[in-house]
Amino acid sequence: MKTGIKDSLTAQMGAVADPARRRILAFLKEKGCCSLGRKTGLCACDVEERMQLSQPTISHHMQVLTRAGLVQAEKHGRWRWYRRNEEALRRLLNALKDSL
Amino acid sequence: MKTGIKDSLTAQMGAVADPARRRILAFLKEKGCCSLGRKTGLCACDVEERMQLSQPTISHHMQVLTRAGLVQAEKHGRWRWYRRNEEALRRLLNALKDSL
DNA sequence: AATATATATTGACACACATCGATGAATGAT
DNA sequence: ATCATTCATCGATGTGTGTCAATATATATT
Repeated sequence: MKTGIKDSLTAQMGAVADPARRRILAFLKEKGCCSLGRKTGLCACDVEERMQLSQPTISHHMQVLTRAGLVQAEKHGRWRWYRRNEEALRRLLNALKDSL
Repeated sequence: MKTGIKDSLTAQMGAVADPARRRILAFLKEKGCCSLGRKTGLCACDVEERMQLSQPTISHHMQVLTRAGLVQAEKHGRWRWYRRNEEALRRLLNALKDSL
């Protein structure tokens, strides 16, 4: 690529093209499994526990997903609570329906 | 990655994550623009004319799309006729709807 | 046979990316 | 204050990828 700048659709597609990140998105669907009391979402340590990947790698994937806007992050104490951005995921599917 | 082997969904997502290949898929929607008399689809030279990319690069992209099953190729004389695999594209969207 | 055209292949390059260990920063607990 | 925990950042490493120029291959035309 020439510029290194990606449009949002490409960033989201790239985020979702990785199987590890698709698994993370699936884990984030679980209810009532968050180390904080939240009904939905997980914190990074919950994700790390489910994936067989190092903590820095999880941190990296969460950053990619967050920057793509597909998950939302909230800091709570020393934990970081991640949840799916369902509306963004819906919009991505619609954009793909149009773009493909 | 460890193995270098990709499941089909990942291959298709990877194919579609690249903006150049999404443009190619869009060009393949045109009707009646193929150098061969075909109603749908294009041959590689038609694609090359529309994209601002070298011939080997086009060849590479067409191979990625073909191997992912998103386009179908047919050799005709010295041309190669590419058309969208609409069913595969539909299935990809459905798989994404389930996977996301 | 010689030539032109359409595409594939090869080799090279720069860059992006997934991954990890080590370390740092922030916060809570003792 | 000290220590443990959660996460981010840094640096390194190997692998993948988009791109091209050069070359090869296949087919049609002359």
